[in-house]
Amino acid sequence: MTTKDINTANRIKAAANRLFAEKGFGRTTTREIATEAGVNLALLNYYFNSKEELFQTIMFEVVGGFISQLQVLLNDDHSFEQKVQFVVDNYINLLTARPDLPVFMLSEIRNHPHEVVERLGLEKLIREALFFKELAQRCPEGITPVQIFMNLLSLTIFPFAAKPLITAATGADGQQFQMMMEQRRKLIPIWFLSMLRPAN
Amino acid sequence: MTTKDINTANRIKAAANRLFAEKGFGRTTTREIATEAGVNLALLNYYFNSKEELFQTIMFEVVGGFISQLQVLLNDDHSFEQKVQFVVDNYINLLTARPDLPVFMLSEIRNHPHEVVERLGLEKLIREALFFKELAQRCPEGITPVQIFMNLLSLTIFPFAAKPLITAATGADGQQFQMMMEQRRKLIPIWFLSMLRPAN
DNA sequence: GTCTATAAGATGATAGAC
DNA sequence: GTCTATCATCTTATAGAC
Repeated sequence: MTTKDINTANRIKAAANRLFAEKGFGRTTTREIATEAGVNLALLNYYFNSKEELFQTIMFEVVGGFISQLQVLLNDDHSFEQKVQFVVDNYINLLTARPDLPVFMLSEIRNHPHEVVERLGLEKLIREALFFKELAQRCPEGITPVQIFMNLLSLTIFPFAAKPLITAATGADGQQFQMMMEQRRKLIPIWFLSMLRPAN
Repeated sequence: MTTKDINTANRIKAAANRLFAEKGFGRTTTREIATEAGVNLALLNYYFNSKEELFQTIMFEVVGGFISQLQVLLNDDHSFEQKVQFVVDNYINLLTARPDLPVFMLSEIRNHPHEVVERLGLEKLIREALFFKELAQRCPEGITPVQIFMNLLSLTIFPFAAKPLITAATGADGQQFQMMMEQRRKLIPIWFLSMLRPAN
């Protein structure tokens, strides 16, 4: 594969990534992607065989990146408290740059239930990650680590997903919204750790 | 009023509601809606003038119902603690019946930023609801009621939005997922109230 | 590898009969 | 109000020149 191949294929992927995220699969046309990538429509089918296959490729990279990032953070060689802060910081950074990502991912996973979720190793991550072993030791009786971990992701991710509703409801502009999210960097770990038993 | 008496416009709306929620706007065709409603394609444009207008009608009803339900709950004449429990119960009931709703709403609000959010009176709700006055008195110093209320919705709604990821990651089936959500009915109010100052 | 041209079919919307 | 038939356009995908 020559450099030219890679560049063209990557330009198509970059354009598709942007457009799928902005408008979803259904409303993005292959023509748009080709135009945005500065190439001809036929090339899109030359590199990827169909719109669907192009989507699968993009989606796997996006979700896979999301997960493997988590994988690294949750096996990090720091204290439990630091890992919590890393996860929160990492996702607030990511979602500040791409606030559309959670809705896009969740919505497209819903619409493409096959192929996307299965091959991610998500189950293995939860079963084996160091973070979950530590979390299990800190869970109050009768509460599973999964319940608690759901809370961490909920508190971190949901406000970005609901950004249009939140700004509409509060009258906040984009900058004020971002200030709220910055404040949450410090608050979420506090709230989260207060759900656990104290360390020993 | 019998099932037979339901007029055509409502059958179309019901079909559209189901299909838009299942597949989103972009992947739902007017032909499908007409077929599902048991009417002809032309009728859809007779009652509503376009696919877009039909969507706006549906979306306004769905989101409006969501909000006005909240409106009632947040002005209820019970204790603060009871209102918290009502909100959690109400949304867990709703999302158990329609787990697709949060992703659908958030995703379509993103794709149709106009017309949907503005005319809902969401801002007024937050400004005036009894619940928020009580919440403001209980907020720790330096934390706004909006931040705390976001947490309540995050903890309640996000797990339903992420249902496919959660089941894939944990290996849980639908029934096990539902049991987790049932457990959250009791846990979320506890977690939530622990973020506040004690009542006086 | 990249292009032009076009096939083959789906889509939203409308005209007009009844 | 409801139907059939159809239009104009857009869609994905491919054939074939260079």
